Amino acid sequence: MLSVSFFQRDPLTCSRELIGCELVWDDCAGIVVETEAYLAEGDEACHTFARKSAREFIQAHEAGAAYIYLNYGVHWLLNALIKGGSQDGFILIRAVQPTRGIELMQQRRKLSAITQLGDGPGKLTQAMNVRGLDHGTSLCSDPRRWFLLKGPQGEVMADKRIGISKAAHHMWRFLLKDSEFDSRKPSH
DNA sequence: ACACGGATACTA
DNA sequence: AGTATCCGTGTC
Repeated sequence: MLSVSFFQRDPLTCSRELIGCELVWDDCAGIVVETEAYLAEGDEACHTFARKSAREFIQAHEAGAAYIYLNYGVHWLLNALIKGGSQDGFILIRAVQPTRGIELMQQRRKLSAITQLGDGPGKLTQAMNVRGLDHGTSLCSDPRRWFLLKGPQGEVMADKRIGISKAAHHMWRFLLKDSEFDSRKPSH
């Protein structure tokens, strides 16, 4: 399992290197195929820019903690806390390729198509049952929830982050090239 | 194209 | 209290 030290480095490096790792969450698991990096300082799209609670979260938690919040009042979104490297930040998990617990994911998503179980940040949390009460729990020490290093699964490419109005030009979205499980095709 | 829906942080 | 904003999804 990825240890705390993995998350104590530069957020952009962590975001890129999480691609190809397997996210294990209780009875379900999937290969991470898409992430986005958010920087705690100087990034207007990061929660720390407007939310006191996000800044306090960084203070109060160790690197590798799960930062989970409700988006648009509908979807839980899963992030990993990056802390203690050159700069702090968050990595948003945007898409996974299901590997374990697929039947459970199909039940929760009310869908059978494997490619649609985790091809979006809100979809994968629904499929894997990631909820608000898991906010703050560690992704480095909980025996049921961790990241597994699996080695390169293909070519990783960078693209602009999705769905944000501020600081939208940064190429801080990382995805597995040509994966059917990405939430969106790259823009160029 | 648009409805859905709640936490957070503002204003007063 | 009320309002603006927000890292999305499903269906119209």
